Amino acid sequence: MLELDRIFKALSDPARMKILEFLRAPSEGCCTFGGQICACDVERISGLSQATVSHHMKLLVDAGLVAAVKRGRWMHYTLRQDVFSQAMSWLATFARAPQEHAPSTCAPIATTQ
Amino acid sequence: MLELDRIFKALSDPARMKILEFLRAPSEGCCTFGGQICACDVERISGLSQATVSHHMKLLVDAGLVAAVKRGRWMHYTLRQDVFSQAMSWLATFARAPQEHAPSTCAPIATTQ
DNA sequence: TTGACATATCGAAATATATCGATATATGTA
DNA sequence: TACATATATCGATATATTTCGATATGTCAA
Repeated sequence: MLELDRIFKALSDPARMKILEFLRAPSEGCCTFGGQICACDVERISGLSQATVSHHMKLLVDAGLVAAVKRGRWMHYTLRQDVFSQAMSWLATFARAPQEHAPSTCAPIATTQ
Repeated sequence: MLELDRIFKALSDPARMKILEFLRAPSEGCCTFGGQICACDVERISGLSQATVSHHMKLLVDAGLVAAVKRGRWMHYTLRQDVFSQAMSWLATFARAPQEHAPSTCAPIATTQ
């Protein structure tokens, strides 16, 4: 089981969100390999330097959101759907109707309200 | 429509995740008001200073994840389920089966593979 | 083996974040 | 009004993050 911490951390940057959206729906003419996206394309669409892209991809892979395969000189990335599902499951517990509570007990010690 | 950016940013801190989980399922003896949680309880369960809790709650409210109501001297918080659902919807587009791609076109300009 | 190229790592700078103590603000109570 | 209390804001510090240029590493091709 992965740490949700790291998953949400990885999701919390605009550049990485953009990268993920690109991996989900790469544009035409990309250097793909069976649906897997090359790092060079991520670099191109993000407008970030090669070093920065490498850094972001590492965070995404470490968080488990992206799988990386090296083919010769090229890295190819794919989304890990199951990990997105894990994050969704956690969020789902907040989206559901909350359990009921006692009407009120709001009376701090030694104070009346 | 809220910014997902800020939502995931707000979710990306362990202290805030703990606070959200507390708001979802407050322990017994809390200073609740109709299911709404008092800031003083958040302070107590998080072990953080009052100033720090105030800061975190502001981020959660700004992100839209939490609604705040002031009752006299007390702030009461509740989860905003719809906003959690929004975050889930975005994640759902990654959890679904990805569209198919052409088998491969991985051949960078002026290079063979 | 040598050179070209894709990616990773390093070091540094700028910015953001988490945290707290101190203080300000607002509100209820005596 | 004056005081106590709940929360917000300020200022400061420590740590983390984002970003890049420079350099290292690994791999293919000539």
